[in-house]
Amino acid sequence: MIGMSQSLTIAEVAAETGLSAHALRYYEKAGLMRETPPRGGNGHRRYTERDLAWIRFLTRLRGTGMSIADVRRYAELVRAGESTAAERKQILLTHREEVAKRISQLKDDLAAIDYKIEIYEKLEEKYQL
Amino acid sequence: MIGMSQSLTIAEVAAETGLSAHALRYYEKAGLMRETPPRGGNGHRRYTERDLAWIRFLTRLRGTGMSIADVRRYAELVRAGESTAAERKQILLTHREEVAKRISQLKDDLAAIDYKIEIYEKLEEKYQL
DNA sequence: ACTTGACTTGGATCGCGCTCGAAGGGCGAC
DNA sequence: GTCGCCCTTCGAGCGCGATCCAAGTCAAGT
Repeated sequence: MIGMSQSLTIAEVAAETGLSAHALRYYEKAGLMRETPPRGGNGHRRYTERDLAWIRFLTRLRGTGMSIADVRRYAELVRAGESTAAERKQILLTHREEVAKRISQLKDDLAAIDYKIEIYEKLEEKYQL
Repeated sequence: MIGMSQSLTIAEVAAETGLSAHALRYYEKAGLMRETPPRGGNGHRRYTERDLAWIRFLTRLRGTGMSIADVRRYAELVRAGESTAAERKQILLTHREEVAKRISQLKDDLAAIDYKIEIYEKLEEKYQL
């Protein structure tokens, strides 16, 4: 089916996003899409650029540790329309803080790992040089 | 049993590390300990400060995404003695790079989330003020 | 007409990392 | 002694997030 100017196949979206076609169907079934991509005459999904942008954003939410359930909640609010904007913003603010904490924890862990590595380096100096 | 000067019960270690007693037993069975903590006369585990330090470090490895299997591998090398120091260092170096990548990806994701939040803020300015 | 290949749906299965429960031992307090 | 509590081992069960069938449809190519 290829492209069709302004609509993408599931394989194309998979290639663009790095998700598997399986995962894309799974996400759709799980209610993570802004809206269900319409099907072409052959019953195949037709994704728009808008869908693609949404999938990229939800991939960031997932990648930063937001659960499927929480992404679904956010998607539901998007579907419910503009009146939910404040709640959506709040979800992002809360999540933002969690991500910031995660980053600072990881930095701390990284420092501890680096410290261990240094110990190994000192050990080498002592015995190998 | 409490403390016993220089040996800790599983409950004490759990409290110190934030892991559950169940998880500590599970880690031990999975081969993640440097060495199996000896049992007291009553059959209870007796952890040393050294064990505690190791558990804190393995918690960092786990927390930064190293799999149980990979931590086990590292622990096996520790058990195997000094001759494995180079390989252990290499494991840490490799892991260190993954963690650094993870941090930079998270920062990027955080920026994207912040951008979305800004959009919500601009929306508020436009309609609520 | 037939094969190839990408897609569809629905449900089963998997891997990981615990978490929990059952059944029992040992010990101090009452 | 028996209650309560913390511990033991062993094995089953769970939550999450996919991933992987199975059976079928449709379209294009030879």
